[in-house]
Amino acid sequence: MNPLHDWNLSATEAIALQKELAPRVQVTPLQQMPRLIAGADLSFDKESDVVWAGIVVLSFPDMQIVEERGLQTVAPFPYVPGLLSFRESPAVLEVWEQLENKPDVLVLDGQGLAHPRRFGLACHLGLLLDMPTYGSAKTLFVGNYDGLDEERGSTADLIHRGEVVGSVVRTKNKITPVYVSVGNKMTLDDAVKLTLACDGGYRVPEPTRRAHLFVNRLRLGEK
DNA sequence: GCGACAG
DNA sequence: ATCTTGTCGC
Repeated sequence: MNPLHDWNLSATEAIALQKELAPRVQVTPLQQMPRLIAGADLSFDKESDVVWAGIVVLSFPDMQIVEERGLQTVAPFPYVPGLLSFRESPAVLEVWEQLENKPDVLVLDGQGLAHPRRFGLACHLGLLLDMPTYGSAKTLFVGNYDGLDEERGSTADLIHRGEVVGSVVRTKNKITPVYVSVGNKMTLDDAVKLTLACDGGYRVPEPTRRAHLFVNRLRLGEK
């Protein structure tokens, strides 16, 4: 009913909006451990802007599926590095509205503060939904790190332009780490702890892993 | 100017 | 992201 902004923007306007909204991100301690945590993701059509968006809500820390909701829609923005949220957020918000069990924390497949303008997908959705969010990306976008041990649970600060923008987290022994950063309303420590707590035995944390499987299932079945 | 570049 | 089977290794 009261959107923070509309979505029909040019790339230039989108960048200006990120700079304008970035200061509103809240890096404050998570008030309570979540009872429900959700993962959101999108699956794309090979040759069009048709996308399948989905959110999977899980109980915490049990990691049992409580609800799966998804839909097919059209992405209003192309993929441009640094502007991913303008392509994915609208679809995620559509699904969010249909959710019967609103989670306490939302996990996104992408960056939060580990972004060139400190405003990745997790920050954008965290502000729009005004709730705790964080991003767990599969590949590095900005920043550098060193000294990450091989054992599950090991972490290393992700540093970009002199700032700690995230944490590189080893979720499985000797397996490529994931890049975790705050989206909104939590600290980096909270994000790292949640990432390790959402363990399903895979590299990717359970919420986004389930969401990924779900939307892929939707696309392959409905197409 | 050149190279890099979440999903 | 998507296109795609088997295969090496724990």
